Amino acid sequence: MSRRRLGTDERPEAEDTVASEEELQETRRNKIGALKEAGTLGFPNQFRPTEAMSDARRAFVELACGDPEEVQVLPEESDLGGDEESIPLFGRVVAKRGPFLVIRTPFGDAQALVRKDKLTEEEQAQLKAMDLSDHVFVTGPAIKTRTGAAAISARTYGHVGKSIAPPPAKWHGLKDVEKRYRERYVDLFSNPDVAKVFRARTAIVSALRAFFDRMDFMEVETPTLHSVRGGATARPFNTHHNTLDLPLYLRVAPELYLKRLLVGGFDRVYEIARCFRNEGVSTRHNPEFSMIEFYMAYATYEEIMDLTEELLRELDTAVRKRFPELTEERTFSLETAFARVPMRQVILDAAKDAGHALSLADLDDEAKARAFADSLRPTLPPPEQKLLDAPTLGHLIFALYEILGEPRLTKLYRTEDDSASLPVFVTEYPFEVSPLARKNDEDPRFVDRFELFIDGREIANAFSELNDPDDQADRFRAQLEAKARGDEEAMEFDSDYINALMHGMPPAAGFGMGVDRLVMLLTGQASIRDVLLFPLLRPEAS
RNA sequence: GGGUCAUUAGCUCAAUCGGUAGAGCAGUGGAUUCUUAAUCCAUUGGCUGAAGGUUCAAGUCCUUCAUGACCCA
Repeated sequence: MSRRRLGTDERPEAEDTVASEEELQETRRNKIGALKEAGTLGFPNQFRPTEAMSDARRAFVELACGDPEEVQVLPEESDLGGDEESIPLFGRVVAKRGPFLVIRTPFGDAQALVRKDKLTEEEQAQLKAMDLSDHVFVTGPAIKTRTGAAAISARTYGHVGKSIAPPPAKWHGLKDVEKRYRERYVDLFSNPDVAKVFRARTAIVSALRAFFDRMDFMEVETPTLHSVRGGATARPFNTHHNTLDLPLYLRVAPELYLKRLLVGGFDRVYEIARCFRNEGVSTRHNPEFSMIEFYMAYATYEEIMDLTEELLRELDTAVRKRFPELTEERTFSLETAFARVPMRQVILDAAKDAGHALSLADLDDEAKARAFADSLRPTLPPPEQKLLDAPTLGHLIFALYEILGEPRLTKLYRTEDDSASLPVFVTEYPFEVSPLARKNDEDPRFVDRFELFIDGREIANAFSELNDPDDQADRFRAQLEAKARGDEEAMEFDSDYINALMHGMPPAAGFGMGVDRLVMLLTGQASIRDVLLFPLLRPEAS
């Protein structure tokens, strides 16, 4: 496939031109031959760092990336006595500057000084066949350079793995947003700040597990293939089991299975559950996402609020400790007590803020509440007007909350010095919009439920669980009616779940939180695609 | 669903009023070898996202499509 020079009067044809990208790859491929002459394969598998070597590498890289003062104790090349410890450095070559190779490791970048006079002929030949982005391995004493940086002065050099594709520009990295998502592997090794967010995500999930494990919760795994839709109001993905000839849904929530386990006698369970919802994609939605749900017997939603505050502070501490730079520039605070506000109070506070005269008595009187909604209607865009066509007073209160209250949460509830917004537990949800929550004993119009909003975004949803099978059956029937009216998000009647409740579920409270949105919040990322390693993208047109 | 913007070399970006597609990096050949985006000399690399249209002439104007980003609902 060599490139043919064309005569000036010859018109170029498609097959005569070779893509420049292929040329660059061919050049790199050809170096595998040179490597073979220098005694190694293009993709060898001899390199086996011991645990001690890996530890020494990490220690050196952390020194090199750390306090410059500490580097100064290293000897200069000219002061070496020859009996210094030999330190291994291996990873991907991301830059070559004079006789220095910059090698990227999971702990940061560090440089190796590769001078030909210190290497064997074979090693020099391997070095000559090196391209940027190859994996290499050097050993030698740690030194400080004339400019005071740490480096390994290579006494050995070895090729570890070839990169056929050329890397993105070393200074700019990979910028093209679409390509970053499609080729995340390139994004991760060429943009260290991106990799950092995913390390923070793992730290957050580890801290989540540690919290619940410490509190004696049992981590379980429940089915993702469901034959009955339930646990959340959302459109599911449909799939099919061949040999059983069975239509199945990908789960929209693990809730109903986890509560079956409460009936089974596991008092405290949690699951970090991948869920699937057949909805649009946006900066806050990906069709598959992770939720943590936990269920706790003999607890109420009020205790879960205390637990939630404790949990969030603990997760935040985990991020701050290792990735403090990700937590700067926040507009919310987790430091002080979160606000706890009943939904109708949020509506009243928001109405006052918007200059409307509205009292609690008005909200509790269906005719007056509807009159208020109608007065609001002309000022609203069509989708919100539609929300106000509520079949019950409960639906109407929820609509008013969504329209008036939710957008104002960060404005209404703030720290004492007004420097940051407070997280808000919104409580007292109408039972009509809460098909799985327990009704309040004093006021059965409402359920014992909260949703937590931080920085104006919905983060968690929790309630005291409904364990009366007859009440639950009524709620399922209401969902069937909604489905019959054309609600594509409605749940189905789960008769096995009713059967489970008939065997007696202990009183309990349950909690669900979106892990991806939590990670966005704690690491300061604006798009869910920046906390998902491989967000869903439309396939590229071929 | 609606609007705005973007798509030019492997990567990052230019290209005036519609008039010969350019630079840096990467690559190749050479020099140099304690560099910090290494430097110096030379040099390769383009169907300007796709398809139509207007025009003597289109990266540039028009239409449609694809993909993405942002905003709105």
